[in-house]
Amino acid sequence: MTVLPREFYLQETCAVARELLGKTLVRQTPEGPLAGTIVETEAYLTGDPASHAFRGPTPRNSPMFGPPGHAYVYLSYGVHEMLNLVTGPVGVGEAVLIRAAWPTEGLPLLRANRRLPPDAPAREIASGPGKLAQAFGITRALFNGSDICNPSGQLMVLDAPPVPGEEMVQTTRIGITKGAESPWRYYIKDNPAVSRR
DNA sequence: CTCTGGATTGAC
DNA sequence: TCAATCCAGAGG
Repeated sequence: MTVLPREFYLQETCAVARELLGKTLVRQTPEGPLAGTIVETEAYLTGDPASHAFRGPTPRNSPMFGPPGHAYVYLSYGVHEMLNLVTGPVGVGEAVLIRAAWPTEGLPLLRANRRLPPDAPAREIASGPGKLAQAFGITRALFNGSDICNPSGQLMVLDAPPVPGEEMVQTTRIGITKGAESPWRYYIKDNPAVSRR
């Protein structure tokens, strides 16, 4: 499998969010590889009041305005790290939040990172953005602003066959107050790792 | 400088 | 239903 090229992230942000479904998130760690199938995403667009980039560039959101194919990682509620993939050309502040993944490789280490028991079901490992970042060991210190198109890097997304349209669902985003009506959340129908509340 | 409010989660 | 726990960003 090949690493998704930078051009992939230059498509319209909603298209990127949709097409990321089914692709493979890979984290190389000193203890071995971690991987999972992306099953849930959200798009954050220009002019979107829910986006960190809504009021223009700031120190925190600067990766969103940088080149596509880089990570934007931030701390939510003072507790959880969130992984976004930057889309669009330099100067455009858009990104896709990776909300959930179905673990496929390195399950013992993923569980250990999450402090789950060794027999915890796979669906509990990365069924939410904070859980996903914790499971994959993704932190601001390690990955904010880092290039995710480098095949020899520690974080990347591998190409995979597209998910059939009838297996995709598009709905409103989760956990936001502003821009709550916009249907920019995408997930794979019936996948147990999709977040819920 | 102070203050407010989250793109969440897990415990109560 | 609520606290945990941090800090960006707005307003003075």
